Amino acid sequence: MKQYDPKAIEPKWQQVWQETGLYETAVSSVEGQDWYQLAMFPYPSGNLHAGHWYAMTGADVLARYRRMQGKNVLFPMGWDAFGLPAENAAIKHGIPPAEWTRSNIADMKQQFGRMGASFDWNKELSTADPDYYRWTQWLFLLLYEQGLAYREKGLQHWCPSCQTVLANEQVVGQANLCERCDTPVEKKELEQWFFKITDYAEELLGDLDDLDWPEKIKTMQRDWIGKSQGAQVTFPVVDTDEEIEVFTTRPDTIYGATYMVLAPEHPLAGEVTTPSRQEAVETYIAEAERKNAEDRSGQEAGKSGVFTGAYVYNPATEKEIPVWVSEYVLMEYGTGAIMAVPAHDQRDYEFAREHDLPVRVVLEPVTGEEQENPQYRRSIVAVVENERGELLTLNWGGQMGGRLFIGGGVEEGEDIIQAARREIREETGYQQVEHLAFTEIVHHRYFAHNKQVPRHIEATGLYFRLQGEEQDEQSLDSYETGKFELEWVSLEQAGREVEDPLHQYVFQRLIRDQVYTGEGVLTNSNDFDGLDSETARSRIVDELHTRGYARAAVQYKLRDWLISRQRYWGTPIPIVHCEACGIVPVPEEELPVKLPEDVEFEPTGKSPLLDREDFVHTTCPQCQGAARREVDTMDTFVDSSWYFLRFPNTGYDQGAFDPEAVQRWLPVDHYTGGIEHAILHLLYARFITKVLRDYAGLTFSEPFRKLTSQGVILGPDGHKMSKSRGNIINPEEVIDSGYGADSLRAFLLFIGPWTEGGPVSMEGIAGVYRFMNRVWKLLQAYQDGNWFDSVDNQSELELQARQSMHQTIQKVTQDLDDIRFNTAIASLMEYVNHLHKLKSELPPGNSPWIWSESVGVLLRLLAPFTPHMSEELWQQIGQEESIHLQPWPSYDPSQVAENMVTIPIQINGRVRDRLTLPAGSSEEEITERARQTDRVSGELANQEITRTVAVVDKLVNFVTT
RNA sequence: GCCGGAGUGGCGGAAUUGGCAGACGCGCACGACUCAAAAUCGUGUGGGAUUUUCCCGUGGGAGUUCGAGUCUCCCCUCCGGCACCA
Repeated sequence: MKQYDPKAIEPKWQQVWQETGLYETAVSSVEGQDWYQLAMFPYPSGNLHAGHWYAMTGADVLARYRRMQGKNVLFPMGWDAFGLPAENAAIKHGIPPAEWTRSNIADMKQQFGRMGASFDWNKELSTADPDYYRWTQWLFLLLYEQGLAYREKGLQHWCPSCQTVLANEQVVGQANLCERCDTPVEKKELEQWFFKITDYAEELLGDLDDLDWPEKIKTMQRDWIGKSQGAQVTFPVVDTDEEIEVFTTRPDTIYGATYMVLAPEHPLAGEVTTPSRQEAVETYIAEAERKNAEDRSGQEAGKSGVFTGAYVYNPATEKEIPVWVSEYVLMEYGTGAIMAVPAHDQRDYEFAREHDLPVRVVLEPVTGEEQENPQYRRSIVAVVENERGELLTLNWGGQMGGRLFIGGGVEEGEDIIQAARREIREETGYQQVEHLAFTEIVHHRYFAHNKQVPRHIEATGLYFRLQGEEQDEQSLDSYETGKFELEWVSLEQAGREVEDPLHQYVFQRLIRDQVYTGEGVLTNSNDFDGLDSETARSRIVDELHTRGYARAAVQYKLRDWLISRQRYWGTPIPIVHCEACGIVPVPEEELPVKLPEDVEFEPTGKSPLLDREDFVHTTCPQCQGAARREVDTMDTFVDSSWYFLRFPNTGYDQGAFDPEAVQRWLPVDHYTGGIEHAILHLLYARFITKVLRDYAGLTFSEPFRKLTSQGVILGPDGHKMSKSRGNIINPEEVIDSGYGADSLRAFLLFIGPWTEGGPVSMEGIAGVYRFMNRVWKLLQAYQDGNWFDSVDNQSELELQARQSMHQTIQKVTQDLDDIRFNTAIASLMEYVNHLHKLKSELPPGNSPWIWSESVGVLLRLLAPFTPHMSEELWQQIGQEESIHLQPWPSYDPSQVAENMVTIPIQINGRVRDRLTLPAGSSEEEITERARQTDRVSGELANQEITRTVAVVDKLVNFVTT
């Protein structure tokens, strides 16, 4: 009997597969049989680490599964080969980036071989290959011609460590760190190239709905695009010809706009400032510019600001309002100027309080449901605070509204303060209270008296402080007497337990000092008073529009994509700067603009290409005069934004892609990759696809039909694997230690759901290795063959074995469809355990058919996970054609169902016995059988059964009393 | 602060049209084999108890239900994303 020896069989089959071209993309003419399985291509670091293994093994299993299902599978692999590490290696070790990259690619390709990955290497591509980047340059020119690539000067994110600008998407976290190196990013005024991704914002947002992508990633993209609907409103600057535009999502609150704020970078900030305010404003702006993004962001930064001395005309109120400058307004969003509505925006409110600016309430909240023919009443809610900071509440108990503050109606001839004082006295006996504050009116609609009387009260919340402890007798109505307890409670308790929406609202406004930012009914808004805020939004915009002051507008958080980089190792931007003609695109037939490979460079902040005279100096394509080449290169995300279009037709030289091949294979049927690309690569690729649809004949709008993101695997300590932590798992070492690639593949997929990732401890691999040995031994025993020459082939054991086989096929198939590798492998383990048991129970000389059938199915189900061992055993049992070309086993649904089921018998929901009976027995049958069991008849002898719940094939439950 | 996701044995994790909680594996314990160990095979393994049986148990608390890991409400913790977005 042979031993399982992965060291011997794995290299053997890897070589055979390569020599026979087993994984070359099959192309049959059958309609609908093409399947494009794609895994995000890696950066060629030279080392295929555990994370790569995790990602690629899953993708490989899926590709193998689809092949066995009879699909023509395109499963290619390539290299995202441009990027900084190559340059850093060049600086450190003096190896030219091109050479370093080429040798890394060779290493990694060899490592993919050891993994047993089934890529079709005929389709290999590298983004650093001139045959590839020629078409990246073509893509740039296409965008340029269509006005989608432009050059603009402005404040850009600059990474001082990488010595280059970064796109918005590459600046992460609150601290604004560089996505690559975690260095805090700075701002620099530079002229850069952009792609106009904002032109596609609406479509990028809308098309997300129909994608079969993880909701999490779709949400991230939606948030990143950040659509807001609102209005652009023009505020003329008083005594000048200037106008300032603001964007607002709440035009319904414009009557409450009591001042305006400009971002420090706003172009008009300096201009509108009056001479007397000049110095203060300039100092403030200079100070703001000096601070980095981290200092400026966050509420902690405070609400600093400075008055410009200027006023603008509020077109709604027709009043003049002051113009301030403050850091809390961002130049990057909207117009860089806001109309401040302190009554209905928390930030504006805090700023107004800080600088003593007027607050004008224009919205009254509504709580409760609209009622028919309600009783109207003017009312109050009074919050009383004592010197310990506790709040006075009336605890009415659960049936009567729970914990409330003091409430009541306003009587004839009273003002609200008088009414509140009277209610406090009547309900609590306290007389000495000082009035501190009150809220706007709240429209509270509800039913009183056990839902009999519909009411609409217009309530005002009032805030008092207790001045003396003396308490009179309460004077309560009859229905109130004895119904509540007076209780002083902490702010926290009141916030938690006062649940009535009106009273909770009063608490938030008066105690928590939160302004009302929700919807409501307009007030103090001239003709719009009484309208609900939603209706008012459009009416006010319409009205201002007819007067030329406003228009409906949409804002996105998405910024245009900054694609130029001051680095060497990237795709050169195919542009020439001519003194006479300006910016001139390189003609398409002159592409590629080749990157010189023998360059000396240091990271100086300027492109190393600047030093290459022969690269820089050229002639202008238009006037043939002297000109200089653009020396910036493109962001590597441009390279990867279209690579999936190149795989079906690598080597095609009539264009970036062969329309026929692309038509055939795309969109990608299933794309897999890491969540870290949720907004970078995956958004850019969608954008470029739409551009190519509009201007280069693609017939689809979305590149990736289905997306699965595998989780991130961590070291055994639960931390990201890193050299410094010493928690790295090295796949090569695992293979060499004797476990082999198959064990590692199966283990990585077995530890948990592939989409979750998580910590990996190599201790568990022994269990998978044991499993493989058990498979191996089973197959050796099968080949020895002395226990399968039987005549009796209908024994109970055999029927069970067949059922188990069909169940396993079903489970593994479903799990692979649902990308649940861990449970697929678990069910294969169960099946192997079952077969071992069967082997020990069936004496030699039994059951030929069951064994040949079982092992054949087992090996084929295992093939995607453990391709080498499966192939070896397949061949050992006498098969000639590769197992990877075999059809996926199918199951017979009628064979899957259990004949007998064991169900629990419960008494009052507790399991008291079990019953085994034929599947599908009726409710009556199972109830009767259950009733007859010793346990039930004994226990229920002197009890009355009030109810019996019987569910076919599930359980019986007897309920007594 | 806002938006997502998740909390199940010593560990990784199974099980959600509500129906036997803990599949599968790791680890551990005991046994077989062995002079012995490793490997392998077998048995057991959520906690507790008065152990043929009973009680408790899926982050905590309430609720709906004959029945809740699964549904509803509140709270706690952790992870991820966004963050002065007007």
